[in-house]
Amino acid sequence: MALSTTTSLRKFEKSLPIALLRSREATTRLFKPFIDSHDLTMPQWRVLRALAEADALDAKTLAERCVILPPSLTRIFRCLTQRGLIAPVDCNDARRHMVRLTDEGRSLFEEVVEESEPTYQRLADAFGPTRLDTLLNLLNELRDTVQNMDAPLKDDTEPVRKAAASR
Amino acid sequence: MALSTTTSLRKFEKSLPIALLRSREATTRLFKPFIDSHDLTMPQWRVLRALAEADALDAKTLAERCVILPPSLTRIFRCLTQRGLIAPVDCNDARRHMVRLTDEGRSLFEEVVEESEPTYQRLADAFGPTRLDTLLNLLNELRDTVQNMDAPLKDDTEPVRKAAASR
DNA sequence: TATTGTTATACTCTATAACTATA
DNA sequence: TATAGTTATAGAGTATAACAATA
Repeated sequence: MALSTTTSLRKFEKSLPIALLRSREATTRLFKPFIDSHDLTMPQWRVLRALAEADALDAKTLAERCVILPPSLTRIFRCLTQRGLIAPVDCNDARRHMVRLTDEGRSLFEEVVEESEPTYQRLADAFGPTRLDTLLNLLNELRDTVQNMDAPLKDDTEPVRKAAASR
Repeated sequence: MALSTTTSLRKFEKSLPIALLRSREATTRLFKPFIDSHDLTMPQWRVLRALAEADALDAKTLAERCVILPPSLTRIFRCLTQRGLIAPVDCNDARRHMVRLTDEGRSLFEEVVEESEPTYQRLADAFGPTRLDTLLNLLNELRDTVQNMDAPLKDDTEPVRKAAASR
């Protein structure tokens, strides 16, 4: 099955963090104009996107899903709230800062999605919808794998394979 | 063939830019300690890594390969040169700023690679070496696909598939 | 006492435009 | 005139620690 295992990569291209960075840079460049034209930053857009498929989320969850540190998220909350795109939600636990999309926020989200959909389709057509799906699954599974690797390093139940991990 | 096409993803996980970002964040977190412990930033490390497999490179090439904007690269050159890790190289075209690794730069590079190798092996073992290879190829091919998509948008020879790309 | 989030702070990267030098 | 790179500058993200409020 000719699934992308034939290409020979230069050493530089075999670095996973760099390959992820470069692919992201290229992909982001495709979609960033749609975000920019609505005066949103990419982190702000990730927050809107995460909220669009959940009724309400707290800061901790958003920070994890959107890869945004708490201090940045505080600023983003302030900005998006001022613009009327998100609104606070009452919560049992008063420590938690939960927010949801306002109607205005949701319609802005849907506007951006609609505008960028043709470009996403062009990308899917050019790359191959099946391969795109495979890539998305691999990316999410890679993240799971790495996150499951983290835990054993913290205590001393680490398997210790070929050599001890340094630090 | 059970190659990652069975998992069902949430909507949020189907965003390519976000999936790339989250995977990179997780992966980077694994390797960043090795970079940090030698007082390097990730962009600086990418420059060293790119130079390690080429005799000498100019700023433009490095900027593209390492995803670093020219102004940042100027600063990085200054810093790495002061530390004796890179050195300027004479060049026919006096506009070009070419640099190469010094011996000290190369030995630092090899030290970092050696220290992080066990972690990379653990990751490869956990994720599966074949799938890792597939992922790397897909990432590089995605970048190619996107870069080839850019060009047709600039003139009016664009195929115009389902709908006109907005902007 | 642990958790959640904010504030404060310093640093780096991002991004653009304007400028210099070279081809 | 076009290209390569630097400088200047504003803004945003990154990262840590210290703090406040709540559980």
